[in-house]
Amino acid sequence: MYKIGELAAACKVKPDTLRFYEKNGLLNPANRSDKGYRIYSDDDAQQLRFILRAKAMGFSLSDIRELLNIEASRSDWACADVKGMVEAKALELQTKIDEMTRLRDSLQELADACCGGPESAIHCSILDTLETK
Amino acid sequence: MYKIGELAAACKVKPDTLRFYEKNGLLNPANRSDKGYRIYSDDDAQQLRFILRAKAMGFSLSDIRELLNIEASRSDWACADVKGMVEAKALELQTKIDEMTRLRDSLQELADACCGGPESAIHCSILDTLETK
DNA sequence: TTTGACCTTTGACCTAACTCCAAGGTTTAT
DNA sequence: ATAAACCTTGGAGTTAGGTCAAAGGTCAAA
Repeated sequence: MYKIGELAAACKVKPDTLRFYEKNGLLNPANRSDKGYRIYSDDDAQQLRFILRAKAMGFSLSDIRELLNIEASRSDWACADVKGMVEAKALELQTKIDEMTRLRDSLQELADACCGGPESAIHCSILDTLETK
Repeated sequence: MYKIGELAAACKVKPDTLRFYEKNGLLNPANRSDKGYRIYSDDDAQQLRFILRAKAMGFSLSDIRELLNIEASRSDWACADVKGMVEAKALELQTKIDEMTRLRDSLQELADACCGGPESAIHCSILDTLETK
């Protein structure tokens, strides 16, 4: 059984973050002390680690809420459901990666065309391109 | 000379966006009509296109403010300054790309390890991994 | 017993880049 | 002449994921 500060420290997050997760339905403490302090169980700690791991994998908090629902009643779901979520997220990431790769290539092209010398930028090809492409 | 709605339509943005750019020091209309309407010149239109092009290349509005400063007095800057900015931005993008690529690979690994079948998720390897990695 | 570290709640604030709304004035088309 | 379509300002709201502050209650050690 942990108080909020203890669990937070153990998982290297701030107490406020745990309160935020609670408010958003991701992690409810097992009970409260008679004075109203949040008391977290080992299960809660495990759930928090689940949340943090999923977050580190790139899931949003609302994705994680969904994963926790599945976790909570695994037998109601098929492997295909879970795999589908993960693949959808991987695809989503890939789409963003492609987009950023295109941007990076454009920028690199811009940079490569520039002399990059110490002379004044009056004839800078980069600025010219941005001005009138 | 354009009124705000005309310039906005010509560049496929909303009037509010132009007001927002003005408030943030990116684009000041050349003057105001006697009744207070913003009046944009051709130079303003060109500057807006510069802003939109830079944005499409992945520059933030505060990057763009800097680029506009350079544009406004090109002779005070060296090509190397401009090239440096572009390369820094390309590197920044690359860093994000690398990070997202790692995430995507982790997700793909997770998905690949899952049977993905229609049977219940009670023994789902994805959930197991998130629970206890 | 008193000080300091903890806990509570409510609610504001942060970044980025808009987007929308309300209340009112102006211009344009019919 | 009047209605539609435009313009003005100020200020609030959006998304995501926290982060902080204020005002107060609680707990542990010296």
